[in-house]
Amino acid sequence: MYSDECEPYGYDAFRRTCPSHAVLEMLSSKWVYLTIGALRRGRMRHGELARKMEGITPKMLTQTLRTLERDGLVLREIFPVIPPRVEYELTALGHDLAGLLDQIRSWSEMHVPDIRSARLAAEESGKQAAAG
Amino acid sequence: MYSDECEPYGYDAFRRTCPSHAVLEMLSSKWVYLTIGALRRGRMRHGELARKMEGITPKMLTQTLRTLERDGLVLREIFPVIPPRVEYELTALGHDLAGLLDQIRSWSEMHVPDIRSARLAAEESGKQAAAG
DNA sequence: GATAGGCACTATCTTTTGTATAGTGTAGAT
DNA sequence: ATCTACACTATACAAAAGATAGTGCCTATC
Repeated sequence: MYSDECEPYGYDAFRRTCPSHAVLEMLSSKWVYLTIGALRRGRMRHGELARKMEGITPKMLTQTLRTLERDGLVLREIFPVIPPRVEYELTALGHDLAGLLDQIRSWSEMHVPDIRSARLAAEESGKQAAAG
Repeated sequence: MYSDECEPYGYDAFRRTCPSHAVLEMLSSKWVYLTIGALRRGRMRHGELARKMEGITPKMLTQTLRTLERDGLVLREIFPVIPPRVEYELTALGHDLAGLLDQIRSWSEMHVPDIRSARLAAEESGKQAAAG
């Protein structure tokens, strides 16, 4: 099955025709990290998510949620009321992924000082190279 | 320390002024995943990396490597010979991250069938909605 | 000896993606 | 009567990614 797209060695994200490459591409967005990270604690509404994720535009949030819904990571439930009420939650697949993504998010938070000092060092040596 | 940028609650990637948000943004690129994934097995040259990562342009590869170098995840060693020889390898920090990133890559490869079927289902219900 | 190719890029142009800003219609609060 | 919240949608603009071609140097081929 699917042998024509990524065989004979199985799925390999390094190959651009392999579907796993597209999956990796879909996941590599900061908004995906944050959306899934936010939903990990329970179902949320569009407005709640927007307030939690500083700087996201409604367009981007909707787009991210639709992609995640399409790919089976998020479930969208619409309540036919006025004003509209829509709730989002992770699917089982989404929860499975959420653990991994949250590790990356934690890593980002934990290693800020390391990266900051590396950047400062790079800046310094850059200046020296420019001056010397 | 750094209290002005992400306090009083510590680093939080959900806040766009928090430096960890920028770190997460830097990491969320498929080329970062693949570059670090490739370097995990040992030092490599630009050309080797380019051949391994199908579809990357030399510009994008150089750019990705420079960013990773600047942020202390990759070490760049230049040999002053002709033709030029440049080798890249992960730093300790890079290796630390590589384990996490590789889990996401594996996840992408493992869950292709799940995502594929979710997409097909979404497509089907989309068609029905358009027709009905 | 002209041609092709590898090396590690750089430069330019085009396309895609993300961001900013404003607007949709309904309903309750002020 | 105006303001806000809800969950978006639409348009215009800026930033990023991708495609294509070129740089100087050397080795190997025809």
